[in-house]
Amino acid sequence: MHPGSGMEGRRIRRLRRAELPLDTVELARYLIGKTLVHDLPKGRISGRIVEAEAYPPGDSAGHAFRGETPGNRSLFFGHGYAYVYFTYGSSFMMNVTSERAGIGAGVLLRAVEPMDGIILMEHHRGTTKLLDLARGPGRLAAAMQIDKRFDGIDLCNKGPLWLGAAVGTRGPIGRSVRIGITREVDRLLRVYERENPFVSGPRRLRA
DNA sequence: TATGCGATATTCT
DNA sequence: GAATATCGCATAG
Repeated sequence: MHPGSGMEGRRIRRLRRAELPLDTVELARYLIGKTLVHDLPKGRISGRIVEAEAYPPGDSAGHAFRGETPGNRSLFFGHGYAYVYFTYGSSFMMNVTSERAGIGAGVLLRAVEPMDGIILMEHHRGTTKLLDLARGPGRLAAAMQIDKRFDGIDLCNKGPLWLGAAVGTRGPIGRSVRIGITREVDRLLRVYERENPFVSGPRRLRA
């Protein structure tokens, strides 16, 4: 399932909120193989979600752990909203929120396999290396033109940024520890499509 | 392929 | 003032 193999240009159905699992871990798994779509004036950008991480309620590695603050409030909106934040002085990261309203939790989108708008992604990223366009959470956000403006938006309502149904067939899902965190490092809360070259991380975390 | 390093800005302490 | 859910480049093996 790679760009150029017929995935681009297809009609994509919007996911309804009722289709999204409330549970954070279930949602992370559910999102693998689904699509993330951003409709821009210049055209559509879309990618197939191939890697994600769950940050469930009570997880000390999660941004909601210390309670609600102005910076993390959208994590508490309920499921199906975007939580976007800026880190390391260079990267935006996008989460799909989970659980019911008032509970802070979400799923970090770590990589997508580019489908539509590859030319636009190349411009946004400043590279034409297909494999690196949206491999890693910061690159994903840059490629899809996702920034702080999208923090808190509803991904299940009419709007330019939304979640779409699966396109094509999904391969087997692998599970591993999460990347780049310092707390709760042993929990197997990262999920990915196995052997997909658009998944980030070292080889052993892609097999 | 793997490991190491600096850059950078927002947020919370 | 410290920490950070990263990236890109450098160098070594």
